[in-house]
Amino acid sequence: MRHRLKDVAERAGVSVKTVSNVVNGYQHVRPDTRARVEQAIAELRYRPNLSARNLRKGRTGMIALAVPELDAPYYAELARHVVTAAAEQGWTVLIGRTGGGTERERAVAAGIGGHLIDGLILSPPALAAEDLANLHDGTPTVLLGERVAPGPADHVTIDDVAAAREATAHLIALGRRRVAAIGARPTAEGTGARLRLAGYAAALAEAGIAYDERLVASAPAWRRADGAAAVRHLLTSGVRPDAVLCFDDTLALGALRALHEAGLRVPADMAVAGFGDIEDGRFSIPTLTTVAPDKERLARLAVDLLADRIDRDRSGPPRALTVPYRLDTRESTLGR
Amino acid sequence: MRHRLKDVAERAGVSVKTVSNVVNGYQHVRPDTRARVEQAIAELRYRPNLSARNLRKGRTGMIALAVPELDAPYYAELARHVVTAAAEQGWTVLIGRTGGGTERERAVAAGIGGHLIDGLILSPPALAAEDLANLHDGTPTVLLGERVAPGPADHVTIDDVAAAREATAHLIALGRRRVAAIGARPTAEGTGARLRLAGYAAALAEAGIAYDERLVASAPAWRRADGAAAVRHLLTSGVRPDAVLCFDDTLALGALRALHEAGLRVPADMAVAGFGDIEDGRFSIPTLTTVAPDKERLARLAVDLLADRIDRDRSGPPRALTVPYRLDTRESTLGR
DNA sequence: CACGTCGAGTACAACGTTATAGAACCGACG
DNA sequence: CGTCGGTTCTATAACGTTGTACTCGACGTG
Repeated sequence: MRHRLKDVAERAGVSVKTVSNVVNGYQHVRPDTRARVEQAIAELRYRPNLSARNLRKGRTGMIALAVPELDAPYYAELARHVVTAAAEQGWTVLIGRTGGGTERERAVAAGIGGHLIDGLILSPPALAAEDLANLHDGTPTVLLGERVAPGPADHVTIDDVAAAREATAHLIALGRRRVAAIGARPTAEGTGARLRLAGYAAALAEAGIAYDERLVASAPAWRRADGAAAVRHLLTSGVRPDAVLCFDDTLALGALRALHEAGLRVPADMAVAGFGDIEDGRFSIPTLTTVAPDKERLARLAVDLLADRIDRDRSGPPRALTVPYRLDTRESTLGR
Repeated sequence: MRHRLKDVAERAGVSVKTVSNVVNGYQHVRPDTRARVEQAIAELRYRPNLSARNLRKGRTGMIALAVPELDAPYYAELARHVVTAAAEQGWTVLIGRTGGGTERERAVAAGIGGHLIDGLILSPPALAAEDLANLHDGTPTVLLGERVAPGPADHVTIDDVAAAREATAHLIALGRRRVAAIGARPTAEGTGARLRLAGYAAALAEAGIAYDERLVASAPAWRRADGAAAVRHLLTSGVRPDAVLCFDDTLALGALRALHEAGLRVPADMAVAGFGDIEDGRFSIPTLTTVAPDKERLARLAVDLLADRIDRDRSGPPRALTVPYRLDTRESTLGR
């Protein structure tokens, strides 16, 4: 039922290698032999065995993308772009879930790497630099998303500090003085959260507003329910914010919901801004002001960087690229 | 840098096969040799080459999941469950995008199958039965989602007709008489849409309400923007529905948005229901009444069915399984 | 006409793994 | 004391593909 090069070769009356040459588009094959071989291929419905090819070539043509959750909208959208960009270069993407934990992330990075993938895109890296270096068994790796220090691997990111500062400044410019922040994370996964918090704090300082830690709500994860819970916490804790910067759009959507349930109007009573520009935020009620990273460019650069590592510059120094973002102001801060 | 069984064998002073035996947990290995081998493995950081293993075994341990869009929430959530269920059985999932088109679907099914995957889960199948049979080069396939006739492959689905009928009946029971439907699709991809439309029509008939085709809006795709556009179309076309059944939750979220922009209140002026129980719908304003399929069970059954095909019953007759759903009534039909 | 060059094709050896067959050793049993 | 059955281990041959080295003509070119 399943045929090999040998079967095609016998049917076409040529050697195995000639068939291989035809399959791989090798130039020096006479048109008539090529035609004969192609016919045999069609008749037998031959399909190359990729395991064998990979074994022989030492390449699999696959890269892995590791994200915290497959169904978190931001990562789903990011994954789409990565898959598209990779496909254009002939790569297949294996998508893995890290659950945001360092442990799972390590497992994915190490486990998947059983010579099955040529490279890894890790987003966002929760692992500390030294961890990365350790499991860095030579598999080219690109970090996609927030990272502070120049690590042991290439990375592509937006300027989270600047983005958070700009978003916070926007809220302040609207006349808000008690700006809360939602999404701080105490754990190791919180690199991105720390950067955004730094930007938030910087904007407050620039405006001469005192940093009030009671206005900073942490969130165990970045899901809608966590955003809603954080808002409820803020509302019952006595501090009365008039704006809230959420470190992720899903948090913001949860916040909108909790505010609605509390009978507060957005943006009249409370302005809300998020991060990520997920599609939900363009249709939510109200639509969501958000920091919109250029996801397509993020994905494309990550793939390009990885492809370059794999194909060419295997051991050059780590490179760091920054991708532009845009503050998309919508109803949740501007009203209608 | 990268080591092979041979390297481990030399270091441990045993044969290659013995190392292989240790790696694969073969029983008859003396404890001390096992220890020696394991130490060598650890020292060299040996990782098996999966391409070689796959070639030898004729298996890859990978299955593919083909969905229309990676970032459509329903499929993202479904993918998460499939990946989880597959991982429990030791399978790795390759996620592919079909774009909902038969062409891409055919390409994914045929292309990915270069002996790289042991099986395929196709969701939802837009391909006609004969197409499937053709590219069915022996790769075990499970169809996940709507399908009318018993096709050439196993499939797992919910009863779309019954679900749509129940949802429509719910709207009618609320006193609505002009119930619109959004999401009909003229193309081949519209199998699911046709079933849901049939259920909608059946419910109307049961209630003695005439079917009015002006109340049925088609949608080119099932995205928020399409739902919003469909509602705008309905509102300007003169027919004034008092409820709308959307064949997908993203359509419904788009509808909510368009209704909000038109100044209509939900559910007071118009009740809205959807399909899929995506997380957004639990936090939208208002929260969304929806047909909630048991996604985890869908995914688990699909994986089980596929695993069974691959490992055991390779050529038995196609099996069809139906998974329960639940009508989750929320604010968009019940009010607060 | 000898010579190199190029085109078209072939034979064979890898890539790293596991299945098969069997060797060497051990203890137990008739 | 020879034989059997079991355990532990090894040598070797695949799995299907592609790179290397090689053969055999045909075609200029000097």
